[in-house]
Amino acid sequence: MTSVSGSGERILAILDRFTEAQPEWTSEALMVELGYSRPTLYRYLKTLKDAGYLVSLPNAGFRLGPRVTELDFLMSRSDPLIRIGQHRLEALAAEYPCAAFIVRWYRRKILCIASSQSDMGPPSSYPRGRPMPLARGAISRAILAFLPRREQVPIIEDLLGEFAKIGIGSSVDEVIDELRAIRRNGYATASGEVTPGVVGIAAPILVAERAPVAALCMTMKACDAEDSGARARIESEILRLSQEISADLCCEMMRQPPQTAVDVISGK
Amino acid sequence: MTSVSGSGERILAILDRFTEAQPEWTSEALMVELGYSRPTLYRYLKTLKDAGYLVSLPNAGFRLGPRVTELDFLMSRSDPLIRIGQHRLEALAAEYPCAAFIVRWYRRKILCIASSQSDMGPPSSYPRGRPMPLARGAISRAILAFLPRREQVPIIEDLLGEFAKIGIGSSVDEVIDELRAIRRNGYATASGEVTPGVVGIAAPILVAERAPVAALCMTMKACDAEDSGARARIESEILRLSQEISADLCCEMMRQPPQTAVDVISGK
DNA sequence: GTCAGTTTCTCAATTATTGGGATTACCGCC
DNA sequence: GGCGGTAATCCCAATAATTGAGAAACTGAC
Repeated sequence: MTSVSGSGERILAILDRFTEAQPEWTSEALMVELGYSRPTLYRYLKTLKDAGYLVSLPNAGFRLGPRVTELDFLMSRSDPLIRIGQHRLEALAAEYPCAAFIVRWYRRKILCIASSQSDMGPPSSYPRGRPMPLARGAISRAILAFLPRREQVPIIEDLLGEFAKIGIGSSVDEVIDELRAIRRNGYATASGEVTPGVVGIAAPILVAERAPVAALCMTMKACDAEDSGARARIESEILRLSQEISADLCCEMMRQPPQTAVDVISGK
Repeated sequence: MTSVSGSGERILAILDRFTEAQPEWTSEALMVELGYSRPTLYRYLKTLKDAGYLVSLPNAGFRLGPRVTELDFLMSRSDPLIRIGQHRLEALAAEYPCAAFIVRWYRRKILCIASSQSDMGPPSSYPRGRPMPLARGAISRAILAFLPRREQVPIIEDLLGEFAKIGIGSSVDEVIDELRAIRRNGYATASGEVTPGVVGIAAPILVAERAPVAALCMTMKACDAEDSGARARIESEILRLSQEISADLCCEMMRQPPQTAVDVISGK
């Protein structure tokens, strides 16, 4: 990684300081936290403010600004996963008393990007944009199971403590065995790992039948998922839908890159 | 504006190229559009990619990435306007057959940031994050009317053509007179300017009783808004709610800046 | 295997960025 | 309306970081 654009990264690093736990920062605090000099920090903040990524509050605080909302809207409009998956989520929520999600795998995080919920389903505390815990739940394992080995191992090592707690395995090899089984099945299930009394069923969304980019997940109240026949039907439904989405996504990506204004002008 | 952080701005400028009309870019096209040299552009793109703001598609395309979704989630969580206004939107949608919005005023744009919709109301094509047209509709005028004069004038000049079309006024002075009337009333109304057959009623949300930062807006089908008694009641309801929100917002902003980790450590 | 296209690297020149200190702007308060 | 204190910006020389040309490595496609 020899090519860097230092100041760009330092500017973006400012945005990383804003979290659910601390959504507001004073410039003083950012200076200490990030170690930038005062004029530099103010220059960076001004850049972010002028672009709308931050807003400054009268009494010396900063908060995320409307530009991120605008960008997310654009993102949601152009995201093929949403275009492809949304109606399937809605179909799931219409057929079963459940909450259905599509979540993205992104920088060792799991991020809900679309969801649909039936009236009778379990309440979900994961709206679009909220990162989910990486160590718990069906989604997590559905994705980990399909990662290439060399990505798997360091992640498993990091999470081993968590995995031991929920009984997945107490050594890296045990966890890998567990994941291998999930890979054979094509989907993962979990009971009460994220929310007590709620079961999750998740299958990965794969690009080129290899790399997981996301997962399709459905959660139900445990009491609605007891019948093993019904449960098996749901599992195969999730698996089928996830494969459909994967296939559609691949089609989408195989198409020609978009015509751009420039291409058009230059007559390509 | 002597203080700049050039490369930071150039990096953020890349994100500005992604629009609803063109949500995908090739590096070639960006190079031409922005005039950066190839290695520089790739450095910038790598920075944005590594941070999750962009994702690269296999065949030479870029699209916005999940980080913007994550940021918008944070933003929505920490936004006092949403915290203060959301339940009021829902109350409106429960009481009237309508769509109710809170929109932000941001860099000469109007951005929906929260909404609620009743089953019987008019369908809305403005979800969170979508910029609304600046020249049309009640929201636009509710905000313009409360801007300080020196901000008003250049905007009106830019939009004069549009204003003339919808009969608001054909000269700057005429438009200003119109806006002054809105300012006296406290709210603006519009019929069919954005969507045929839909009326809008909007009142500004003010900070310190001066600067408009947002507006509360309600849209109804024209047929539901014909009775002038009912209409007057709704208008005063919108006005009242917008004033409540303004007041709550001021309270919110008067409070002490947040304790930060740094402050706590240093014992402030 | 070869090929076309995309992405990253190397490295020296130079430019744009940085930061200390001073200055100005701003806000709340009296 | 003036005043005090803090926050934000400006100035400018030093320097460290960014830049861009060209080349090389990588990627998939055939």
